[in-house]
Amino acid sequence: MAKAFGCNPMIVGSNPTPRFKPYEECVIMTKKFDFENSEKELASFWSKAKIYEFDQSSSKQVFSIDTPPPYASADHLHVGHGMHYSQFEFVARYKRMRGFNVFFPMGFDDNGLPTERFVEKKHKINKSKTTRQEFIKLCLEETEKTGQTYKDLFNALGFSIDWNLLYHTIGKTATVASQKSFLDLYKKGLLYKKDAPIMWDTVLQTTLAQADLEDVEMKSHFNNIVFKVGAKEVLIGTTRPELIGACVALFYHPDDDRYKELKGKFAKIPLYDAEVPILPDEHVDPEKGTGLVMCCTFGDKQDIEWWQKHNLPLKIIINKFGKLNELAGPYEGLKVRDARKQIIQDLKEKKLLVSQKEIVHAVNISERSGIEIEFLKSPQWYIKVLDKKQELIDIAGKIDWKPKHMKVRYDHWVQNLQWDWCISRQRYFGVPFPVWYSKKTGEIILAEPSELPVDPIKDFPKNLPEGHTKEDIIPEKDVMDTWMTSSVTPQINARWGSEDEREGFLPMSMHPQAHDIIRTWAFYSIVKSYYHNKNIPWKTIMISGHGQDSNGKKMSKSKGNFVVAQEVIKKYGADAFRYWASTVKLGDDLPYQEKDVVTGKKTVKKIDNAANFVSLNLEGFKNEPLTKQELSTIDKWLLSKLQRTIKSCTQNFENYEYSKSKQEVDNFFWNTFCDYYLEFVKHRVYGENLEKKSKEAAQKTLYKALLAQLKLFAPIMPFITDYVYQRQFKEFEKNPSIHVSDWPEYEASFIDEKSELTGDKLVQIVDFIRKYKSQKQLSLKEELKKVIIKADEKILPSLEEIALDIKQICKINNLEFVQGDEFEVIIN
RNA sequence: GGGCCCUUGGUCUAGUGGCUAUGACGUCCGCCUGACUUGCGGGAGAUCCCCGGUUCAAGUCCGGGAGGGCCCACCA
Repeated sequence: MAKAFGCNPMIVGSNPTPRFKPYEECVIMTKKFDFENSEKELASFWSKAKIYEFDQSSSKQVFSIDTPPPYASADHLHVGHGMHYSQFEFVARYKRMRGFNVFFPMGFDDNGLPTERFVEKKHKINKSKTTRQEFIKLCLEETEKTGQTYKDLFNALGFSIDWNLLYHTIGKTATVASQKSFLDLYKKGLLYKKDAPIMWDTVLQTTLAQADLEDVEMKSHFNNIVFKVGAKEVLIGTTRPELIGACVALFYHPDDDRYKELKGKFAKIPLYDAEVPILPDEHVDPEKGTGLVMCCTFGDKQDIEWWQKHNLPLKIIINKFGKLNELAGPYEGLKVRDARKQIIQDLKEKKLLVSQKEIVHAVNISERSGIEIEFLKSPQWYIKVLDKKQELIDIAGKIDWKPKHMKVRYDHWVQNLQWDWCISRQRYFGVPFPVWYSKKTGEIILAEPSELPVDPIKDFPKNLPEGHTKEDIIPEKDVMDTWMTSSVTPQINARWGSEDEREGFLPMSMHPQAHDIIRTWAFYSIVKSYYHNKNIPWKTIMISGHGQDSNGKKMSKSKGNFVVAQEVIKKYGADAFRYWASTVKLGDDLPYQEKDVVTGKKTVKKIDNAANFVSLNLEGFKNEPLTKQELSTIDKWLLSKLQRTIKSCTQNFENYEYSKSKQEVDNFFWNTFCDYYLEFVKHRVYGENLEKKSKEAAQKTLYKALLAQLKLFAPIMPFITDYVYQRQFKEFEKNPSIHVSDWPEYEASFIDEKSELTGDKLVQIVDFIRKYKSQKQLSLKEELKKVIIKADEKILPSLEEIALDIKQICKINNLEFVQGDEFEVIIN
């Protein structure tokens, strides 16, 4: 393994610009760890000493993290955000201690709809009531503030981010990457513009992609309405009677005997003076409604399919504000819902509404505005994905999904895609398209890669087409979907295509994200890397769950179950918060339990106290190599068990199972080290009745074991561990911080099964005596006159060897051993 | 309708087929043991969701069922 701190200029002494300042500069003032002050002191030290800076010149292997750039659109962050980010921060710290040159950037996703929506709500405006310039200005101001909110939280949590690597998705680098991505895909024929049906958000006034939708159960009515076919009446069932004016055909199932005779006939639309053809199609469900359905352009996705398949005329009667237009005749100007009421009313009066049934059905709404989407038609930009489904599923199989089962969600999403990815948005605050159009010919004029970034509204193309002046071109005013940028974060981090591109950076090592955005961030990034680089974007994808309230419900401000992360940190400290975040398996949702944060705080205190005990008893300690010969059986017992803990923690962390690693070291620390070993060695370190060598062996064991445990705890609880390290270990270990020291190495030579057995027997004896005293309601320091230990010939000699320890530990005046088959402790 | 995950003392949770099922919180009893009362010691508390199968052996594997959560589809 590479040494984590191999380039330490303090040791090497040849580097003219030391990366780390001498360790003396971290002055720990308080004698006891007090998180309110100590955490700040340490964070400030880490920052000054550049502990977490990515080392450009290092030859160590790089571990690069494609940090999820959070939306800069929240005033407060809840504990779930803190949990998710903490979980991969554990991994960053672990990898750093394993000797990797960790590349841990941060990005702020400030462009796009989430920010625009946030600004609109906060300032009670909407994009149509302000100018493009003013709106963008407001967005920039707000993202500045929210960026600071995030930075404060991440710093408060002790994240080992290298802030030099910060990027903004509205910034120049990200803009260049997004525009370059556009040009590359266009040239490769994977990106096109098409005038086609679109999903429209009537509130946000923009097109949306399939991934921007959610569905909700809504109450509605199924209306059976009379259509006339000649003199005959037929019934069609619909939930959207307001679209009657947009009806272009009626459909029935080809096998449906009720309607077969209608083939080739025409039906007269009620309320309107129009006739539409009656056609058979297999996609009609005869069981549903009346088995006869009207096709409107457009009520839903099925209508779009029928419209294309049967070459039907187009009759759009809804405008982009969600109101009916002139084609709706008397209903022009009414909003969809009002029009529905009015039409129902009119149908009733004319006895054309036969029945009405209340139903609950799923409706697509816009994720950002919560409004039901409408299907309109307009020219938009798309990235091809529908014809590449299988390839996109296959390439994703080359990524190591942690946990594995999350890949299934990805596969399902891709399999079920029904639209190419629509990337144009009729909004202001986003990356502009590097595109102009010719007024004369309508041709598309693209920017050259060398002139990026461009804003076609302000800039002009370098090379105008022949016979064109500046007056002959018009800019593309749409902006890109925010995911156009978020999907190229690996390329942004790698400075893809620039002169100082980071070599060998793609694919990146690891990509953390929560499971709700598999269909967006994971999917779109995989699309981009596959199309641009013929590769996967990252080797590993680490998928966290969500933080929930204590009842397992999603946190939301309106429900009032929102726990603000900063408040928890203020009350219990960052380490305690991180402890809570580490209690859940990767990928699982975690209900917020204050008691777990309290347990974390107790653990911090316990570490501080145990370290204090060790420190008080290290008088005269020299950090000399530890040899097995000088150790007592009890020391060997501890160190052997420590090795098992190290092995297990390491394996778990390698597998991204930070929760299991934490649990292992936590158990060892409380139940082996504190509960037993510290009690076992007291009589030795207090220095009475024993020779010096025994004390030294105990000191060395304490030192080694505590340091190893601190290191195992370090990724989870960076503050208390480095606090102890700075005070007690730095002078011997010389690394500027525990966080750039080596992860403990598993040393098989310390495995000692015989000592483990003997030590375990000692634990049994101690337990027995503790129980005896507890039942007699005696203090533990009460002296016992006589104790007889009965054991078989295998274990007896080794117990006799530690007779003095047993006497001292258990406060026994007269200890005797007797050979017998059954192990027994007899107290007289 | 399809898929994924989950179901272990009052609550949360660990548990690669193998002796009396882990830990935390809570609860009860006790202890100011020379690091720690945000502590220490001890106790009580579990038909490991149900049924069937594989196995010498099942909380663990297989099949079926029940309940919960999430994702997707359905949207006339």
